[in-house]
Amino acid sequence: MKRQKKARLEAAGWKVGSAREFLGLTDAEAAVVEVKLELAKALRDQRARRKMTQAEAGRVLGSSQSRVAKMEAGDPSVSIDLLVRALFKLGGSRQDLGRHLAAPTKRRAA
Amino acid sequence: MKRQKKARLEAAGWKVGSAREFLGLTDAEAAVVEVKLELAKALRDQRARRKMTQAEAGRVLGSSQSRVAKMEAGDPSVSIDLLVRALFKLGGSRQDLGRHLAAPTKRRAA
DNA sequence: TGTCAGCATGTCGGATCTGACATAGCCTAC
DNA sequence: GTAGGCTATGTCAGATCCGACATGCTGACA
Repeated sequence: MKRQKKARLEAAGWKVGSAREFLGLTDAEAAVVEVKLELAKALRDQRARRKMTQAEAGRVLGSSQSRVAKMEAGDPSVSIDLLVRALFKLGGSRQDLGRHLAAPTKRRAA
Repeated sequence: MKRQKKARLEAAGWKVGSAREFLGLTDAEAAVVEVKLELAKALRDQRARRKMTQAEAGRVLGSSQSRVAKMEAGDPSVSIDLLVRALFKLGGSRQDLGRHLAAPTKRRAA
């Protein structure tokens, strides 16, 4: 649970799907990274839908602008837990969650 | 983030859907609790599918029997993060996740 | 009834996460 | 070019979570 840190950082830059082989991630670890990135994106989308700045979102979430930025970046210091809670607080639904998580790994074009 | 603790404990006993009004949970908080319980159930199912004991699962997960028990109970001391990681390590897929999370709140009979 | 396997609950030290602050980068408008 | 709004990155003290151990509970089998 340490390697994963850098992993996500790096992973965020590329196809996302290739992170596994590139770094020494197990399938399970890679899946977690992917889930995190999906949630990060979902959160950014939700904030955009509400037309808020990160600072405003931070206020709503009882947090700060910088943490919101990290959430949306899928930063290592952000847990899936936090992402899920934030998504709900910004008005996301269970269905939103399911939809995002079940989404295909590759999402560059679409 | 303190009230939620008991909340889940109590919530686990009933319809699950009624936890919100019963305790003073916001929609967002209730949603998190529900997600957690769904994941807990998913984890238990996955372990059953593999026909493992909690102790064995603990070994596979790099954890202990007691923590696995808490995971499956949706204990307050267990994060969504841990549940997701555990589910993947036991062989769950992104689709499994999505399916479980998007599932209806009420699931007594089915 | 005693024992045993499996599951649940309480607690604690150490590890990780979180909010906050400081600060830096990036645009756009002036 | 510079001021200002928005986002990104680094750091840290305090809060929370995690694995482990101890212990309790239950049902099955003899």
